Amino acid sequence: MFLGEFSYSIDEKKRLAIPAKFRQALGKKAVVTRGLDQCLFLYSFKEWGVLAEKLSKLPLAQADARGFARLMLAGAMEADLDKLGRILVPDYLKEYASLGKKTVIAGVYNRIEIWDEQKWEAYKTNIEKGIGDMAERLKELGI
Amino acid sequence: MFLGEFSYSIDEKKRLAIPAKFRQALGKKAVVTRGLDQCLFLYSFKEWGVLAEKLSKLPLAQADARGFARLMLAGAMEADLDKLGRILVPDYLKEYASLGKKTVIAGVYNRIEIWDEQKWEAYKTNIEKGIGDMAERLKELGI
DNA sequence: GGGAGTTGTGGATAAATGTGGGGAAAAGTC
DNA sequence: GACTTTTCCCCACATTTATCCACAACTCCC
Repeated sequence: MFLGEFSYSIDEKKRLAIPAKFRQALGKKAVVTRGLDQCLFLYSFKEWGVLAEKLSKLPLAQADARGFARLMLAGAMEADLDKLGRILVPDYLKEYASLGKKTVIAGVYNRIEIWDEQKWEAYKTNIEKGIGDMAERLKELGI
Repeated sequence: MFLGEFSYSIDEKKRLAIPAKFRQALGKKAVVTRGLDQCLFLYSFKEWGVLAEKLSKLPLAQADARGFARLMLAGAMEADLDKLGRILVPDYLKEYASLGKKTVIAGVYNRIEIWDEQKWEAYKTNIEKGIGDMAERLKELGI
């Protein structure tokens, strides 16, 4: 289980260090993908394999399902950790999440999220503002 | 499993480099054919065999299924990789996918797709727009 | 508090990759 | 048969990528 919020920087070679606490659970082989709200998701290869399998079985005949699977699968990229626990972030994913130098890495249960620092701050304050409404909805969910 | 998004160019001799990461899984012998949404599909020879078998068994009665199978089977062409990992793209397939110089190669699980760069960008934004409820779909898949 | 180990960051060097082109062999044309 | 065109095989070069190492800051432990 991944927990916590860390800030790291991407160097000119597109390398991004993964928090040491996450490395063992993640393993050597990982996968980065397009996530929701303009962040990236990082999964262990094993975890990803389950998802990819499901995606690959969506009906090829339906245009929308096809597009969805295509975007998710083509958006994914193997991101193996080097000896020092860093991954390479491909250009197109850097662009997708508009990652600058400073990034935030957040553990969210079974996945890791990678955010541009500014985007993260903005997102957080945005959510905090709406947190009153959210409480209502959480109640509906039995939390 | 083929993953990721890469951009390459076709030279004047219609040669197109295949991402180094894909070469081992693809093998020396590959097959290109007409794909869906004006892109090309690239399969390993083995995968193609499985697919061709399935296509040949589609119900002859349905006009659309018949047309689809015909398109893929008739459009198929052996595309062996040269020593540097490039394939030759036949004219009629270049035309079908309206490939310019700049192309995008996308890994989509068991197949590789070849897109004209502009078409790919257009398609992506189109899908992203259409799938506002991406989160919903992800939830269904347990992501 | 000091030392050993770990961790984040940056850079250097070596290997691999993408791209372009030359020329021989094959195929087609008049 | 001679010529042109296309296809295939070879290599060269610049750039990118991967691997390795160095250093400073930090943590942990005794």
